[in-house]
Amino acid sequence: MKAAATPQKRRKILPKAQRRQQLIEATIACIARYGLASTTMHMVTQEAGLSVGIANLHFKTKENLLRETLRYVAEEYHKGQIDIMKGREADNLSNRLTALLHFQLGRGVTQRQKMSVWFAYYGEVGARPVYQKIVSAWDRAAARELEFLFASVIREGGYTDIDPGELAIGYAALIDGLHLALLVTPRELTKQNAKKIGRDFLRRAFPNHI
Amino acid sequence: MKAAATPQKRRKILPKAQRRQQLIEATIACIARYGLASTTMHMVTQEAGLSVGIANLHFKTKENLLRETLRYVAEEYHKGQIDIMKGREADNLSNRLTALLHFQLGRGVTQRQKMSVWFAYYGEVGARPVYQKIVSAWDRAAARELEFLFASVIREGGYTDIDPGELAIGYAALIDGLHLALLVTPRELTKQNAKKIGRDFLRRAFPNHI
DNA sequence: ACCTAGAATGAATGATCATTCATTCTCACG
DNA sequence: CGTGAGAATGAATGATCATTCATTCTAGGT
Repeated sequence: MKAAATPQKRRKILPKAQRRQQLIEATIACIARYGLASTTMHMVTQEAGLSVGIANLHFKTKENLLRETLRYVAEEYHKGQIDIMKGREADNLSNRLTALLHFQLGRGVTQRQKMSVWFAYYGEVGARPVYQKIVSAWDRAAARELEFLFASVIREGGYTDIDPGELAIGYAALIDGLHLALLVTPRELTKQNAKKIGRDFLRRAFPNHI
Repeated sequence: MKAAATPQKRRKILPKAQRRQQLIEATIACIARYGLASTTMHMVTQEAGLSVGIANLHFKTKENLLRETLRYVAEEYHKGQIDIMKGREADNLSNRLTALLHFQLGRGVTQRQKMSVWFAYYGEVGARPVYQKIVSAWDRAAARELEFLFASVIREGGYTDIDPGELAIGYAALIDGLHLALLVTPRELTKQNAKKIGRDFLRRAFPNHI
């Protein structure tokens, strides 16, 4: 007689890369839901619908899994930005600025889940040099690209008295701060409003472009 | 024969309020050094030079201690800001804006230790509604005060086309973002530079005041 | 000087969790 | 089909940690 209750899930074998990806995504979901501190290997593997041992098979340790997850999230966000900034789709600089803003404050990035994970890692950066290295490497790359974009805008608009590097740091800080506000005080700030605030920042710096 | 090695620390009895304070400060130090995730009760009580049991005596649970510590840090930061904003020392609005900026990016607040703790809690906000409530209550109070200050500046300067509420959210986000940058990529940003960037933001909004 | 309320201690307890590895199961290939 | 390389499992292990509480110590009151 067969057991009626449980449909007897069949074991599936998949290539390494696919399992790693699956585990990283489960980790993201767990960190968003339970926080970095209380996410356990059991939760992650269960979220992925797999057994506990699998995590150790593909990532040696938990620390490793967390590191790779941060790498994944950081890459996703910063690569998206960089692609837009050097993208050839919008040769018009104004459009490129607008596209960047919409990406940074748009649906994909401002999902509660993504922002939770992002800040969960930021919170540990003070104590874990490894996380700092991963994040700051990507940050630097994005900052360089943004500075270059701003320099082009300044040249085209003939703006004086603006240092592109400083403005880039300011703009990046503003966007990070808006993400934080969307996460911590969503009641006080809609995504619409956040976009308007970002746009106003750009308008005050580049009045001829925005 | 007395033990020669250990100087036999004498047990000291102090009023409750003082011990609570001492434990909260030890918690801050531990979070900054080891992160929120790996701070243990043992570390905290050792940092305070006391025994493990003491934490349970003054705060029922670890969760409680962490909550009270967040309350303490949030109050320290936001009260400092609010005092300056409604302060009567600088009746001149320009000076008040400058004083605010110097507090927000000055020695006291931008200590690595303070910023680490701050963001450690932000990182858990997505998963712990309690933290969100504590932080957002203070955030709202500070935001109201900042909006009021900006409204005064706008009236005095006769600036048009500026919504004080939106500008306040933008400025607060910029400051948060600069703190994050100081924590994560200190190599790329000095405190001097951060202040200049904050000042530039205010100057573009209020050119007659800054 | 003595006494006692209650502050402080820290060994013991039990719960949680990362990691291990003997075993089971899959499927690509012959 | 049959088989073995290696992917997947999950019970067992040992480490870590929050919490407890019987005991010790302190200091203010008498």
